[in-house]
Amino acid sequence: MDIKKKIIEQSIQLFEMKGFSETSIQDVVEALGVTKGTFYYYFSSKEQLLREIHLMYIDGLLKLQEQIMENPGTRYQTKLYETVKLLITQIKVTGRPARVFHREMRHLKPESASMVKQKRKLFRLNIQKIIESGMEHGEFRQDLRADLVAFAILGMCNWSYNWFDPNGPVTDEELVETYMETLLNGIVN
Amino acid sequence: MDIKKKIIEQSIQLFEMKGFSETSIQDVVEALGVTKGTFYYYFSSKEQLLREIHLMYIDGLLKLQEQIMENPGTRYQTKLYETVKLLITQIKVTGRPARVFHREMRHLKPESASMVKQKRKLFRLNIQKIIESGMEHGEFRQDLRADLVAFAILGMCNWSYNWFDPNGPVTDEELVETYMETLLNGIVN
DNA sequence: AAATAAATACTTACCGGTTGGTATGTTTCG
DNA sequence: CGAAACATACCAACCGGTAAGTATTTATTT
Repeated sequence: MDIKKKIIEQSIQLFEMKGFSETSIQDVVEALGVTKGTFYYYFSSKEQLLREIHLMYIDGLLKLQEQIMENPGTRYQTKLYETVKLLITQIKVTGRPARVFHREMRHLKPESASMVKQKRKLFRLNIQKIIESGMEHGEFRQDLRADLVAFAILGMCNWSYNWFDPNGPVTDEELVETYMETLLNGIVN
Repeated sequence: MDIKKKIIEQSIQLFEMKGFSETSIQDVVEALGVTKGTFYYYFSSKEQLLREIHLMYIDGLLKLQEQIMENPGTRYQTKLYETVKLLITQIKVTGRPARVFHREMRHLKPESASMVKQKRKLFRLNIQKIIESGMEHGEFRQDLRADLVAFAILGMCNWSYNWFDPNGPVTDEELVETYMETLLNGIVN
């Protein structure tokens, strides 16, 4: 198999376990039975590796979000539902990369960081757009700031990476359902 | 002034800027104009320093939460409101320690980590208790899982540490208001 | 089809710098 | 005097990164 992919996979696993800074290139290559020279044949620096991991992840997310956005005829409630479902499902499907993505962004150099941040911002603005459109079409209340609601949704979902275990007692469907009910109708009786 | 406190303050500032692993003891003591010997006179290890920072922060939070919990005669909606306000306000008041608290927990050794985790869990269970009590008293819907709602609230609030700037265009009051409205009544028209 | 050239895929050995931590002093002050 | 509060000097281990060499595959020429 492609060695570069193997390096990425292995480093994701180690980054998730020990953290980016605590994982040396030596650790990565030793786990694969190659040498450090091999690593620097495929990557120009440790930071570039992290950057590729980040871009790979956010690009995948954005692509899936596009499908939600473009799907015609769907209500905005449904679009929101599928967005929340997307974020939660990603924990189940890509647990480790997801955690690395959320934890290790501050180890990117300013240049890489701004690239990643821009794409993360795009994802957030798309959520905001769903809310705004829903407001215009009378689906959602108009007395709330759409940008802050978008942050609330993102926070709710993304925080789950800190505790949600897809193999635990709570199912992802149950979690999405509860989050959406809270978000759409509130918890007041 | 107390040198130990100065070390803690300075390290918080550096940890927040550069991260725990990227900040050396050398960096900390140099910024204070002392030597490494001084540091190890007050702390037995770098990890112990981080542990003190964490315990200091979570203990402060729990103390403030207690006041909210114990305040008699208040509705559970109000208790929830004050909890959210507490979390958001802490960003304004103690921005840097707050960020260190949320970011650098995985650098604690298992022993320290379990101490901190236990207290964080207590904070979360207190939120859950507010919700459950509110359900019993008919203030809140009873068809939602209180534990998952508690996670939703925590996520919503804690995620703000990633983006909310108390000196930016959004005020903390506005943020709390929007979060509470969303949480209590939902966004559906 | 054999020989050669050239690009690819690595290994080896090394470097300067930094790290957390310590052992042993020296100063300050009640 | 003696304890508390520092400073000095040092260590072994490790870090990211590089330069130079070697094997292996692929492409081109004869």
